[in-house]
Amino acid sequence: MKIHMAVPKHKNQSANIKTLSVIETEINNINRIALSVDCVIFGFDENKLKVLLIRSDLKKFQGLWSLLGDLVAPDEELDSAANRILKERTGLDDVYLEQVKTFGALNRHPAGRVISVVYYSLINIQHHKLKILDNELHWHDVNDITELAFDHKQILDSSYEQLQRRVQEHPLAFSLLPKKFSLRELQNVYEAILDTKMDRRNFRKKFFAMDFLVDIEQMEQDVPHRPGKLYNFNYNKYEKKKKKWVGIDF
Amino acid sequence: MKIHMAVPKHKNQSANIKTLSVIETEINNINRIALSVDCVIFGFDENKLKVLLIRSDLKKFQGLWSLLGDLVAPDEELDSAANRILKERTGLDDVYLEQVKTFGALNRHPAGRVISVVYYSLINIQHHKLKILDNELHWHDVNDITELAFDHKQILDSSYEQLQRRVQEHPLAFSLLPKKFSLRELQNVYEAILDTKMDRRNFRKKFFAMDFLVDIEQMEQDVPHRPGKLYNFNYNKYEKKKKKWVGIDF
DNA sequence: CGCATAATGTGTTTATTTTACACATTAAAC
DNA sequence: GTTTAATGTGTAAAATAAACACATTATGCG
Repeated sequence: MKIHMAVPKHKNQSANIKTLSVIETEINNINRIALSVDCVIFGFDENKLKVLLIRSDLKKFQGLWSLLGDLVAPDEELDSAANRILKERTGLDDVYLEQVKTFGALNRHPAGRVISVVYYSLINIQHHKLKILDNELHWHDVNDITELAFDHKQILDSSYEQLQRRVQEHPLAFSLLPKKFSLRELQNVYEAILDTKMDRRNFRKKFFAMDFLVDIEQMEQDVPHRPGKLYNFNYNKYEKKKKKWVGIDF
Repeated sequence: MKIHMAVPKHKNQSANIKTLSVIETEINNINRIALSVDCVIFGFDENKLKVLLIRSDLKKFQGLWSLLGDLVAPDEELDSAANRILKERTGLDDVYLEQVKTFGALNRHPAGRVISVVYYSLINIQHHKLKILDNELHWHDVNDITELAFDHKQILDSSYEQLQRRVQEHPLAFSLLPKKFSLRELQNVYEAILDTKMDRRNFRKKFFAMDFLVDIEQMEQDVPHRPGKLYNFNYNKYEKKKKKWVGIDF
């Protein structure tokens, strides 16, 4: 159970139905609300879940880190804006990107009313070295972050929770890995995201039973121990078989 | 796996960091984006899941039904706006209210760029007769709805999916019932929301095992059959015991 | 070259959860 | 008082999840 909110005193008129022209007027003259998109870009490296941050350039938040965001152009789709920000910062496209929710507290931005639609994304750090390092752009351990500019800590927490929920029902984790990966690497990703340890044998059993892993008959190279087998994830097979779960499980 | 979007050609400048004053200027002069909140208000009656709709008053959508929404005032919190709309339309406060996501397609509103933050809510129809019936406000069977004004069908679908997911992990269903309810009524709510049939014995076993139901030692009155026992839901106990699930389950 | 090291790869048993399923009981309706 | 229709209850089978140990293989080092 999440939200039981009191009703604001703020307004309590009876339902007033607006005509199109009234709405047009309000849009053009009355409302002064800016729209931005913030991206929570998760990565995975050294067996840890990372998030991409820049140094905030606002005096008010001097020294603090912040998420990647930008205002949305009036003729720009929300998803496009998220993709644009990701592309501008990382050079990446064609990655998993999902809306989390929208943050709109009155005082969240010092410049005025800015509401922010938040997206998260997962990218493979190894395969996409950052090319633009403005504002000290770099990866931070998710679990080391205690404070961020704006309400970005809250945004990060929400996004991380959503990631944790989603990764348990959808094969997101593969976005963080190279196309070929070992089972140990896969398990490391899950352990990092869910912040837990799993039994290796049960983990393998579970994934093999799902039958989405393709044994590509190759072994790891240049690892300082016995090499493991490498696998691909078969997205087509997953799409065909993904389950619809109906149950009650508080 | 949900979204694999191509990057828009639209913009591709390198990351340009904005100063506060540039942002202020953009907010005040450039962006012309209006913000609204739409509420998907679910109810339950005659063993069916219902949603509250009004007749659209826009020519473009003549005859179509639409969700309850309104523009957000510049000095109004998003949650407050959702609560206000609910209160204006139903007279209700202190109900479960949750943000779903934000819809912002360029062409979604004929009056211009309006992005809409969507909330859903669950209310007990029996205990809150509608007082304001402007625009033919009334309850519709969720499963009978095929077309709505704007992108409201898509919004309804998203909200319904979120409701279905959430109700399986949180005790939302009780918002749709009176404080005292029978197990059959509870099961009817779940069957309506999840659009499925469940085994009565297993359902009872499951809920009693959770140990959140309080037997209030009363029986149903005025039912045309053997009366069932009545129960309360113990929210305090739930809050203390609610589980954190870690697993993988595609 | 061989030995120590460290990670891979594999099965079985037990416990828990879920599903399937049938009959006696109670109050209302006639 | 007989019929009706829903409540209330238990058990067995199946599926899923959890716990757990040892042999194998390549590397690294002496």
